[in-house]
Formats: sequence, C-alpha cells, structure tokens
Amino acid sequence: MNDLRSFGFVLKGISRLYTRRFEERARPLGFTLSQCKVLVYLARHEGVSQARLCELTEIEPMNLVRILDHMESEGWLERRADPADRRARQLFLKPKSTPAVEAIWIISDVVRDEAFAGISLKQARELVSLLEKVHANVLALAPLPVIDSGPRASAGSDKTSNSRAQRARTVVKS
Amino acid sequence: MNDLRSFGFVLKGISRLYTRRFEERARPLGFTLSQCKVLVYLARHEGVSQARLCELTEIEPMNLVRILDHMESEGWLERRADPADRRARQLFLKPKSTPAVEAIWIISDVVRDEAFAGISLKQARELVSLLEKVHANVLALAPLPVIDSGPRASAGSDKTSNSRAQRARTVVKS
DNA sequence: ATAATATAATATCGATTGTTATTATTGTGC
DNA sequence: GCACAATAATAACAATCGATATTATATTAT
Repeated sequence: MNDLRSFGFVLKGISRLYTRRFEERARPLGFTLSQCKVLVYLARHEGVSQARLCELTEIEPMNLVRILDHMESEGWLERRADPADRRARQLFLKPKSTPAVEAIWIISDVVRDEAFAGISLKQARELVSLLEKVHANVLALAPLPVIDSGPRASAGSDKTSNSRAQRARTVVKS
Repeated sequence: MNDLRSFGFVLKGISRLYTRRFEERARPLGFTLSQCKVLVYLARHEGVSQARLCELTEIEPMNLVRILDHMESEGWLERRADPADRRARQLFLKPKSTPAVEAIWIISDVVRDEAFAGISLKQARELVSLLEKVHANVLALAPLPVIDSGPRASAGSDKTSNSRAQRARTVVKS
C-alpha cells in the first residue's frame, strides 16, 4: 500500500516466496536453494577452502559445514586435506555434480522467467543493478554495537558491559 | 559477476542481510522483523482475526500463532473472543504498542536509507515498483504438484501415489 | 435437523538457521 | 624458539520455520 516504507517487509516476503518456488522446481534434484548456491559457486572455484567458499557465498561457516556434510554424504562433492595448511580442506565436486549444476542454472532461468513476467529485459537489468547496489550497501555496514540496556533507561555509560559488543562480527577481508 | 542468472541467490542474500540490519536496529525494542510486521499491520487493521492477519502479512498461520503467543505474553497485544464466531479471535494492540509502532517506522526509514545510499529517489521508486511486480508474480504462481519419483525414471502413470500432490496449498480467496 | 465438509486456531515434529564455544593448527612479536 | 593472538573447521545448543495433524466451531447439502 504505502510506498517505500514497507520495503524491508516486502523484500523478505519476496525472498521467501521466490525461494519456495525455486525449491519446488529443484525438488526433482533434491536440493535446497542454499545447496544449489554452494554447488554453483564451487563449480566455478574448485579447490577452494571452506572459509573461502563462505566469503564467496556469504554463508556462515557453521552453516556451510552442515550443507557440506550433507552433500558430501550424498556424493556430490568431497573434502580433501590441504597440503599447505593442515587446518583447511579443499573442496572438489564429484563427476556426478556436473549435470546437476547444469540443471540448476536451467531451473534458475525458469524461475526467474516466472518471476519476471511482464517485466522488460531493460527493466530486469535495472532491477538487478539496483539490487546489487543495495547488496553492496548492506554488506558494507559495520555491525552495530550491542547496547546491553538491562532494565531500561540507563543512558549509556556502562563501560564494562559492552565489552562483548566490541567483538564485532568477523569482517571478511579482501 | 554474471548478469541475471544468480538473481535468486542474490535476492535471498540481500533479504538476510537486510533483515539482520533491521533487527540490529530494532534490538532496543526487542522485536524481530516478523514481530514488527505483525505489529505494524495490526495497527492499521485492529480487530482482525488471525486468519485475516495471515493474509495481510503473508505469514503462515502456525507461524503467526507463535509470534502472537510471544507478543501477547509480553503485553503488546491481546486476543479477544469474537462474539460472532467462537473459533476466531480478534486481535487488538495494547496501549503500550502505540509508541513501539512509531519507533518501528522510524527504524524502517533509517535502515532503508542505509540500504539505499547512492540511489536516487526516482530509482528507489523504480526498484520498489519492480519488486512489487515480482512479488505479485510469485504470489500468483500455483504450487507445483509434487512429483513423487520414487527411485528414478518411472515415467508417470502412478495413479495412486500422487494423491497427496493434488491437495495443493490452500489458495487465499479474494 | 443432520451428516458431511470447511475453517480458525493450535499442537507436534522435523529441518534449517543462528550463536557461542571448542579443537587443531598457523602466524607473530619478542 | 616460544608465549600469544588469529584462523579453519566443527560441536553443542537454542531459536525459527515449515509441514502435517488435531480440535472446536461453523457452513453447506440433503
């Protein structure tokens, strides 16, 4: 109804519906959207570490571990020891994944076509371009320090309690 | 990198980052984005049933129940019996919520300004307008029937096993 | 009026996601 | 070369979300 104010609410709603549709179409493959994302990025960057793949996909490390556990157990990819760093694992797709990645791109196209019905190519490009700008903006935002206002109305001078807040989310370096 | 192909991945990523930022800013209020959405819609439609609020907010019924449980227990709103329908509950905000709703709109504006940095008002309107079109499109999509392909490659003539698939998601009537 | 069906709200369960902590290894300052 | 901080991966736990089932009430068809 209103113009720009409910942008956040709407954005999240679209994302949820879009993801649902994507996963309906990906159901024959048995992948979630996140799994597809991992597969697709991995296809273009084989051999990367999990940490690197986290940066590429913007998936939290713990989240990625679980996705990889699942997909490795089903034989879509494998983790190999990194000879240069014994903490790290190098990620590789198994041959089985090659056609799956193809299929994922096709599904992406189909779902996007459904979602973009009635939108010209020019407008579509404009939309994506603006979203990328928004993406860059929100990505660049430094996390807000957590204000640990206990009960209420103790206007901030609490030097000790915000020590946790300083430990900001790990910043991805270039 | 690529142009339109990764739209779905990017969309979900933006939504997650945007929601995170919103919730960081809403932290002093102690609300999630979903809770804010409920409060805001309720403010404009006091007295509605939960089912109606589900339609308005596009939140699944069970999800809404849980949100309402939580917010009612904290005294933000109340459920009253509907005199005309003993199954239904009418939803009302408590006075305490009035300033909270104001605060939510302010937070919305702040977060949107952060996300829209470097985007002109004209472009912002174009973006929202296109997203609304996408929203309408994905909302209108009928859910795909679930193809219960057991092992593999038994080209469909399985009359019995797809009976569940016919029971499509409840369609919201006008 | 009554049987069958639909609807409103909610419970239950499973999958996913987020948060914080842990372990093993690597890099750094002295 | 050694204490100490940083990093890679993972574990453990809590919160959230989605799908299905359940209960009470209302609506419809006969």
